[in-house]
Amino acid sequence: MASQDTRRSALTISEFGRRSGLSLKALRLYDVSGLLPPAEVDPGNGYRLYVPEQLARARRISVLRQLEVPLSVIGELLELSDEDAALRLARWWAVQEAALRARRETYAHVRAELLRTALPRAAYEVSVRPVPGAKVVSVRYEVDQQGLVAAIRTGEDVLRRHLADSGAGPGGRLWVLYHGMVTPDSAAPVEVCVPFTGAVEPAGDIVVRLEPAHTQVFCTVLRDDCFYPRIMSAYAAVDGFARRSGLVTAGAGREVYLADWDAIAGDDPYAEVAVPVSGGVR
Amino acid sequence: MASQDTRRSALTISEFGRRSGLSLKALRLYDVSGLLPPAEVDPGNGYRLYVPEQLARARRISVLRQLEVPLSVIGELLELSDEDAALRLARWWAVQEAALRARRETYAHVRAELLRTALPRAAYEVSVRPVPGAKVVSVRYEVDQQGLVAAIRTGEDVLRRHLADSGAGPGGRLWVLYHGMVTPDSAAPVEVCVPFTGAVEPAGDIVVRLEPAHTQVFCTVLRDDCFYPRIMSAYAAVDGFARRSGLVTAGAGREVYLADWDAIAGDDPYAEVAVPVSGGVR
DNA sequence: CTTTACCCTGCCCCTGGGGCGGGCCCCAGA
DNA sequence: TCTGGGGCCCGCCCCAGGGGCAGGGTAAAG
Repeated sequence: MASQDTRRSALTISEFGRRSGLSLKALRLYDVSGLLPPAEVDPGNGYRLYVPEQLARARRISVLRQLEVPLSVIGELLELSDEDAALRLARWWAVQEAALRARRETYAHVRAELLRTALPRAAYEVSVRPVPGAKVVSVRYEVDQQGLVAAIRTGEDVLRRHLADSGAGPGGRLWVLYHGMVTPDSAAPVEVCVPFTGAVEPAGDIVVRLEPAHTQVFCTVLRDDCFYPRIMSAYAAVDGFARRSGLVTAGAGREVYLADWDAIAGDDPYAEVAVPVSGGVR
Repeated sequence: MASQDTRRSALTISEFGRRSGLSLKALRLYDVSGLLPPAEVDPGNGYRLYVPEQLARARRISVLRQLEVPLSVIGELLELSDEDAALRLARWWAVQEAALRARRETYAHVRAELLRTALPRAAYEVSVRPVPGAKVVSVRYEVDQQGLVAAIRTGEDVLRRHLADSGAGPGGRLWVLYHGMVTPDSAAPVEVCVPFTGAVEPAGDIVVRLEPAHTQVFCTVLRDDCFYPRIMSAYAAVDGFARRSGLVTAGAGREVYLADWDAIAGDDPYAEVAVPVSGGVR
């Protein structure tokens, strides 16, 4: 009966494709992936046969693909009630919109850089300074842009607590070593460092080590300029200055935090971007 | 000299990757694709050696990849002066923004459909009517959403001119047969049809044929609702109506244009969406 | 001198299909 | 009843932009 009914109003794959807006290739793919199997497959010749009742699902898939929703998510959505699907889709969409905002920001930055207009606060003032050696405690995290602030806060908390517990004295401001580039979609190891005086034992993930004395090239950046991609300009400025001065950068870039994020405005100085340099004859 | 200099300040691939934000895999890919070949390749061991001067290019590539600019476009951009690159990039970006706007529109539609809220003018009023046979002249085009309006205008122009030249009489309103689904990024054949009375010879792409008498299910759509994806609701309504009435849709969907696009407002009736049906016992 | 950390190439994997080739299959016309 | 054309099957290779792993060579530090 069902089979008879099926056969009576069956649509060939190309007919079904025309009516649903899906290509034959796509329909075959959705069949093998289980997303939209045909109502029946002729056992003799393997022809896929669809029924008009499947058009709604097919059209929904088509329109979701127009949104560039991945097939895996579409699969989930189709299992949910309409209300739940709307919620799930809204979540997915919010992520896309957020990613887009990030890209828009990046675009504005690239454009400004290409046109050399309004680079944040025109040019950075880059200087050189000697930095004495210091004992530091540090922890390392592997984070991307999203997790960065949280990681730094956690790290500072953990380290300061450990120093307090160990009875060590304060040794200066916190800094973060960037052992790789942290961008919205690539994680990198970062090392949160707090200098101290006195004696401290390592514990758990906390490392105690000597930060050697060195010379560093640095500049100050504003709060709103200290994330990728804007921070790139600062590193580029520092790098350029070093090269022009005949210095060779040596070691991971770092940011020394001068202020509390929440306590300052977007155009207040927030951090120093510094890169160690070695030797270099002028 | 250059080689000496190169060797002195050479960066290994991983060092270069760390400083530029590019993965090793990406760097190797950009090497073989010629986008960013290393300054030198050690002939003995094949090691890629980069120099700090390449960091600027690498970072630019990195940030453009964050924007999801394709490598081919990045290649073009890097060959241009900064001003030209900014223009080229702006063009590319505008396309992305346009695509995004289209997707946003589609999303709103899907969301509304899922939540069954505010479907354009609530429900469509679907009816059935007999349509007498008619002689028509027609032309076919293969177009996507972008080219659709232009194709219809061109088609109407060509056909009406031909009818006028042939001394044929007017036979009614223009309609367009959609032999497939026209979306922003999938083209489909559409057939612009103008009915006439009298005798007309085919010419060039212009076909003269008989549109057979049939029964069609149709509804009226507003001007702003007659593009993908909103038009899908109308087809769904018509389809649903046909199925509920025990009718079987037979043939390509069509839109009969009632008004001039430029002469009416967004919420004026603009077209009838019609699908031929056959037989069907209630 | 050994270990470890790098580096190389080459291969298969992912998504969401496009395109092609070889081979059935179905239907319509002669 | 045969034949041709178009529809359909599957399988293979291709795209971007890499990720991940295997297998093997190497450079530098302890």
